[in-house]
Amino acid sequence: MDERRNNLLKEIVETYIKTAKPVGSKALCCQFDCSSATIRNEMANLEELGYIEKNHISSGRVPSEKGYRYYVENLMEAEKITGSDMLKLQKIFANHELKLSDAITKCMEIISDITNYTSVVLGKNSSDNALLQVNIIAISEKELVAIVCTDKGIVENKAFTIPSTININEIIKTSEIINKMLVGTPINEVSRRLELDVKPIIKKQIHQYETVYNIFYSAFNDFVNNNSNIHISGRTKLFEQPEYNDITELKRLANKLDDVKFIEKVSSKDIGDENEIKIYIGDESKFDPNVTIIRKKYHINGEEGTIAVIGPKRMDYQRIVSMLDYIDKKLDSRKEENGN
Amino acid sequence: MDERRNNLLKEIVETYIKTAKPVGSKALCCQFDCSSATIRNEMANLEELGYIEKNHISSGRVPSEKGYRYYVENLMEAEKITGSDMLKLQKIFANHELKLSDAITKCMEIISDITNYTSVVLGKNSSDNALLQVNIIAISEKELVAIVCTDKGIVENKAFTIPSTININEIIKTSEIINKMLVGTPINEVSRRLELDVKPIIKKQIHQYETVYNIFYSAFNDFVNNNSNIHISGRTKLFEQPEYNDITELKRLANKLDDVKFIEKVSSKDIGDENEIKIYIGDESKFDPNVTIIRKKYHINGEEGTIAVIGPKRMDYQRIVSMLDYIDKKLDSRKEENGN
DNA sequence: ATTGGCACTTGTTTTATCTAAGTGCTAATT
DNA sequence: AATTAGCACTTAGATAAAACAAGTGCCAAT
Repeated sequence: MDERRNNLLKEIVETYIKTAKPVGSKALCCQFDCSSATIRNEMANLEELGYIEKNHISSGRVPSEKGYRYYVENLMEAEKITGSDMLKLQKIFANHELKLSDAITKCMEIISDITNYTSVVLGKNSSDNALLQVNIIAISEKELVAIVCTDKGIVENKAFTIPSTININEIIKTSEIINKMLVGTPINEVSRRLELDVKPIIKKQIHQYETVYNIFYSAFNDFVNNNSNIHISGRTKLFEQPEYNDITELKRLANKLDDVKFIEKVSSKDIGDENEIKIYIGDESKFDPNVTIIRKKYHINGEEGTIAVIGPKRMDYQRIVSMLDYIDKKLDSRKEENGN
Repeated sequence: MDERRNNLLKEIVETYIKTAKPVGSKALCCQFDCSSATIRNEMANLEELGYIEKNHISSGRVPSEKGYRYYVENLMEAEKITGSDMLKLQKIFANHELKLSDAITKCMEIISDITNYTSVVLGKNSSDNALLQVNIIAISEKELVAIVCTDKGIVENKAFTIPSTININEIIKTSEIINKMLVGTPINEVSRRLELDVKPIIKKQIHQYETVYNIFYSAFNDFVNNNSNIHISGRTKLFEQPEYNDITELKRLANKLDDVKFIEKVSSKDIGDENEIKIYIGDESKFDPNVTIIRKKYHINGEEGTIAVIGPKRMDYQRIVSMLDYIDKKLDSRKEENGN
């Protein structure tokens, strides 16, 4: 891949991103100071290498997945955020009243708004939350609510109906034992320690300790499983993209976008320790062969999560990557200010 | 409107509901034991009266909004639920493990599934919830969580950052005063009594009582405003209806269905004390001129809300009305069993 | 290595033609 | 007075042919 070929591929990808129409040789020759025939020759080479494709024998060229991949890894200039994009995001972070998690959501709404892609914020209670307190509130003789609160201020509650053979005071007593023994325990270890440390204790003191134990076990379990909140913005924005002028395609995508669990899954899947922006093109997205998902992990106090943008494969990679990057930097600087 | 005319209109509406195609005179004459010309004459009358319309000069007839209205008020047989529909709903209520509010959600999912309409469950904390307890949990010196719990077991929480000039103990003290004075107060009156009864008391005992007051005021306010949860099932099911083979129409509707706040609004709007099933056809829906919304209020312990079905104007009124009716009856009988 | 030229493909748009479904009206019939 | 058969007429939709636009590959010349 010599320089001209790189430039040509870059130009093809970016033109296609902008216009959504297959790119022909004539449109490019003026920018490369050569004839359309020369471009055609080079294009034939790029096609042979698998970076671009034709829709039919006499059509212009469209980037292949391999072409997009090569583009995002070697050709695009990611750090280039435009002034107006920056301004819009800046405005959100400028408002110091706003909680960071709300700022993120607002940012992603903005991104969806100005780009016509769909954006996702998937927040998860971080595993570095520790148990602060569990409260039992009696609603009636047979109903109670268990409230679990962590040191980061995350609260979840669950209602129970208890069998009449159990005295509610025993449950309250158990909650006190738990509060004494397990405060400070990382929230995802609570279940285990409940079994290993607490169960033997209450066995001696509590009648029907199995049932009582199960109530708490299930409350904590719920906390750990129920710990994600998801915001999807601009689901229908995506339909404005020209690829969705086809009604079958549109319905297919609408269906997938309607499935929150599925979006949650693809937004969190395969997230390891990686901290960079990840780009999943087409099939790699595990969501739909015709979309690209760009994703970034974030970390704020008590919450870790991902932000993601879902767009057509022909999405504006440079713009999205640079905006996510910018958000990340802003988060960092705000965290420093707050001293966490 | 003599009987034959009624029957004819009924037949036209029901055929159109089934086929989505304009109804012609030939298709009907066999069922009415007369010639197509006779039907045509009657149709001309029905059109003159405004119950049916033509798409173009030589097309078959389609019910007008007035026609649908007349149909649902005078012609359809609402009590007729089909065996298989009943069975599917019955199955849900048969499971006595299921909380009533979850049963409702499941029912509406089923309805959406089997009819290809969109369904909505809008639950609201009922105004007959009363304050049971407010708890303050300190996260750090400057952060706290206020937890509000009602006698029906509904719990909401809100986090605050407090100015360093305020001692957290004063807040806890205030919460104790509130618990003493306001337990049992209907939740939507708490704000008022906080102002009238509690404020004068804490004025004497609490330093900077204004700020402290505001914390509680805002927590209760949040509870009252934040008190709805909405489930929308089968948003994209609706797109399977033939009216949405048109891409512009489809996008327009998709946009509206994406706006949860808007759906919430139309689901609760104009709800007075009425307890019957309400049908809003076309513009009456306040949602979209091309849909019908069928809606019913429900009441279960601690929660009042509405269930609604959104479909094309050409929706199967009889089927939906009878299913909502059935759900209502089942709710009643379950409530009796539980003795509320 | 680059270029101009040209035959060839394919998708898209336009136009014309044909068909199916259904209506309104008139005159005849019951 | 209500019903009916018959027929001219209208419109949407489907099918086919023609015209057009965009672009390619390849060859021979530069």
